[in-house]
Amino acid sequence: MSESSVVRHGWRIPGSSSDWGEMEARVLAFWRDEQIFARSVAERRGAEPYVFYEGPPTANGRPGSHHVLSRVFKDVFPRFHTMRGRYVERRGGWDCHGLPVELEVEKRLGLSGKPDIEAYGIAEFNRQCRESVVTYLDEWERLTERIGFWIDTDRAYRTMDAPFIESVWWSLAELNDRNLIYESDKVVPYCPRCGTALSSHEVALGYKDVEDPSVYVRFPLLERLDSALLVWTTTPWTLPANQAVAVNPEVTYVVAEHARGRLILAEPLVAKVLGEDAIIVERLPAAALVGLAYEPPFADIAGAHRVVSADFVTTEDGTGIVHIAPAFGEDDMGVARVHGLDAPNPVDRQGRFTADVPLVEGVFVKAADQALIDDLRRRGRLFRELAYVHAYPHCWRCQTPLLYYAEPSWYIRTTAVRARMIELNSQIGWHPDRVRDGRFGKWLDGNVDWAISRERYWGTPLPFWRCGECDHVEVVGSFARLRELATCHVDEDLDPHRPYVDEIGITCPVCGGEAHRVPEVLDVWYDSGAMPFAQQHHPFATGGALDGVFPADFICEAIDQTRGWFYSLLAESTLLFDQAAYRNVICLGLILDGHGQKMSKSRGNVIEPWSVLDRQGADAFRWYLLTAQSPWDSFRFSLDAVDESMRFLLTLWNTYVFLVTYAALPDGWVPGEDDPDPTDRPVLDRWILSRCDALTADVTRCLEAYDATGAGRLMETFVDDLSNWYVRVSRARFWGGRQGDAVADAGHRSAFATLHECLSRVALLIAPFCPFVAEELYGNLVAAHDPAAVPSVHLATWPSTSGREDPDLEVAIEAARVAVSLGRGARSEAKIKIRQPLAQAVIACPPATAAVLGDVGDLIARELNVHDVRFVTDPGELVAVTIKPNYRTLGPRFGKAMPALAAAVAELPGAEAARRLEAGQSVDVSVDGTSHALGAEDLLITARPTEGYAVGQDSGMAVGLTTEITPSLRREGLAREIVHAVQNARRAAGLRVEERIVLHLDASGVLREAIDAFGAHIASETLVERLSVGHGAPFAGLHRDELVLDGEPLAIRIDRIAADA
RNA sequence: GGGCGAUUAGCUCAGUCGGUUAGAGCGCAUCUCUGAUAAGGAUGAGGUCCCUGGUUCGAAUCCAGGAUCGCCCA
Repeated sequence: MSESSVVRHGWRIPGSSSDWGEMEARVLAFWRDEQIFARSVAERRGAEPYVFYEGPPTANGRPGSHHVLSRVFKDVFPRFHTMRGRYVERRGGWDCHGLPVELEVEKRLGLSGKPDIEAYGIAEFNRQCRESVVTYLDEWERLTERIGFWIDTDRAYRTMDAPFIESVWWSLAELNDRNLIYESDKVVPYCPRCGTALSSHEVALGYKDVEDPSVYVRFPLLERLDSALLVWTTTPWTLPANQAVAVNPEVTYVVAEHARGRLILAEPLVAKVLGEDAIIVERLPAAALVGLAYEPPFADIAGAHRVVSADFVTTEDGTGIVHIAPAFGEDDMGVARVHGLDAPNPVDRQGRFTADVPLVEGVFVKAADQALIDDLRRRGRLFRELAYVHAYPHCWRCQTPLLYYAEPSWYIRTTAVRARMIELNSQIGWHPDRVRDGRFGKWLDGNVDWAISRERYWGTPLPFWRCGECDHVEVVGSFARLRELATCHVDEDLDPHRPYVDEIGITCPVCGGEAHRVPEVLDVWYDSGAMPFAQQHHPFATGGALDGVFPADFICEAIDQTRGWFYSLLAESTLLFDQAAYRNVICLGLILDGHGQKMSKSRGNVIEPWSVLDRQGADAFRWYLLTAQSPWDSFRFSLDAVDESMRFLLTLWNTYVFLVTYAALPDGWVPGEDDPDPTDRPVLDRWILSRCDALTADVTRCLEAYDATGAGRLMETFVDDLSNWYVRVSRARFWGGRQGDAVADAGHRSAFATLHECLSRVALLIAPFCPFVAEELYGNLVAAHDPAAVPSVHLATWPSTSGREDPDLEVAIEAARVAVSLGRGARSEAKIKIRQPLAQAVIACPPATAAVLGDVGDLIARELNVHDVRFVTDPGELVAVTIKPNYRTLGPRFGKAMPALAAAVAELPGAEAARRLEAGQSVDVSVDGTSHALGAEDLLITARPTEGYAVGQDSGMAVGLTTEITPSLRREGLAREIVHAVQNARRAAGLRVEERIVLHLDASGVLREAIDAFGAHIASETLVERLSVGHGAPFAGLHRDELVLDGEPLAIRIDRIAADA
């Protein structure tokens, strides 16, 4: 490629920043050819491990920008800790099982529902699923490589592999041994289309606002024939299964007169339900109602049909009397247990009514509402019907409304370790911090037992074999154990999936009867939470110990994993190992489009990661994601947003190109022994080296605290300082023309050495963030010149500070920058160009500031193009002074008296007071007749301009410039104009930066005087070998310019030096 | 309905413990500088710090209530 073809003094001339794609491709090839990732891990073998867990994605969909986000954060910290000397294995993983996979396959095969799948054949169906989960594996791996996410995909664990499954079986057997697994007939959210129960985190994915009928129904009492209980429900279809009604024992109920007979309901709800003018006939304690029998809304199903009491009944809405259908509600089931009620279920597995309810037999329950309501109305039982909009859960994949449905399920008794999980959680480093006690902590507080069974096909089969004789359930914890108990031969290469495991019967170890596997498979979240041990094939391949691979130092996923992976990891590790599975976790925000809308295919606002990578490159993408904002806020992501953060990379690149370009010139520079010691370098060099050390310390601290954004911002500020202050101000020292001058040569070498050290340091610091550009910088700046250096920045050791921090100097330079900025403002106001030298800058400031600025006066003079800088520290001399109170110190002291004090301070004679303060004395002010002494830190002194100078001011400092332009200054200014014109002409002539020229100038009058006075200066600035001045030389050279300066014509003629051409 | 988070310039975002005149970058305008730069500098326009009330000498910041958006839960 073009840019690598030119090498001088060991410097490879870099291409322009527009060639980044090429640069990144070259770096990728280098990593691949030299196995840099593998080496970066292998070279740390034996060091203290830093453990990272990859939360496994599923490869049955294409990777999106949000995956890039998490993968970039997953990359930065392992890279950082590798450089710090830790051993950081990074094993990839793929989540293979689960309903989403099945649904994808169902859709492709044109199947709908479980009967279809079983008719199609489970073996073939699961084979399709197995293929489906690796559909986009190639693209995932390509993207992973392209974004520089270093993870070992060759050794990636897959949750569908037999060793992984065997470890999961082991863990379930462990839990069962400790009596933490049970089967129970609990009410669960159930999807009638998918034919399976959903876990709470799945339910959470599918809430949608829907309009349901909300009905008030009269339940006539059998013993008080004039009265009826008024019952409210938003699920009329559950009424046929009614078994009881519940009242709150703490609430007072009333009997109210109504046109259609007396109604009983909770007192607090009377006005809301019956209106303000309802007539109360009688008040009753709840106890008076308990035990009363009523006529059920539908007579088809037998039941107790009595009033019971239950604490969960509220008076917030409804009537305070709650309809109980034990088969269809968790609370209802609880009531049924307490009161010994039945739980009849007249709904089949597809969500349709059975023959037990002839009126709506075969009708899907949600579609039966209206028929049931009409029937109630016909029989005079309906009191009122309203439309009710509420959030109702739907299946997150197929959008079918979920039913709460009693069915036998397998549970893990996580509530047994709830307190321990909360305790372990308190030790986890959450980023952001608030998740620990907030979202995640509250989730743990409300922990319920984990329903782990799914009546599906493509998942880890539950290793539970139930005996047909004695009902004993044997939990098989290994394949060996399975073979031992099996009643048939089990192949060595058994696929432990359905339907194969289903065909294996075992001998019941209790009674010797024949046992068969239960039909359910495992909740996929359990697979993901099992990865810390299952990826190791623990305990079969680990000898029972997880030293060095558990727990993780760091994991990272989006905030939506709070109840997903973050939970499954913690729950399983607490149950099995009594430890949290991770020490630190970053919860990322969501990726939205540029307008804050969720990205979705239907909206068409999805930004494909490849479009960013192709246009802006991996480093730009990474830098944006890492530094644009707090990572836990949602991202307003757009190509333009990436462009904005790219500015940093451009500045860094340009600074790097500058260094290499000038170092590669014939009289350039290579790093060497004769570079001046840092302590001997000019003040600006010592300043930027101090900044560089401070940066190193600060970035290290940020990354240790998992704050990539903070570290990134620090680097942005530093690179800006380096490029737009250090390099710009030091530019002259990078140029040639020292001609054996020892002092100038030292300055030259210092400038290069300093810039080189800073960029080399930045290459190291930025390596975890932008691994490509870091490699480019490191390769050309360090590896190419130092035979002892490691070949890649990613094999290097993280930098430590080198003791060059100088806070006083940093303060001084900051002050100088303020002074320069003020001076430029003053020039701008006076409309005097920077190229026009002026005699003097006058800086008015407190003596302390003047002392600080003393060392950098030359710098200020050069930047402001003045011959001299004078400090004025006596406030009376040049500037007026105003004094303001320092609210921060005085506020607590004076409190309510602050306004009076501020008024008193305003009355102080400014100059006089300032002089006293600077002499270390205090100033007295009188407030309400009391005198108070104020010290220097209590008052803020502001310098203000007086007449006669162009002055810029900021609090505490003012800069004035003498505006008189003497003939001598005029000539000097014109000389600089001429230099500028010649430089432009050189550029127009297409000369190389370092090419020397013959220059002829044709001018008269004041221009001629300027040339006569400053000819040598002009010549040295523009690399002139021979300068001639005069009229009428015929033009035969390389380039000719004519222009007018200050009313005088100037002709410029440039020729190459023959020998140089 | 409950919990959490967000709301600051046209846009993207900072804003420390409550403290002087609320900032940066991008964009815009004018000027300027420049033989590294897709740059740099100066100046300017642009603000109801979501609203209302409270605490306080002093509130973008703390408290209460409300609005809008998002997420989580029911």
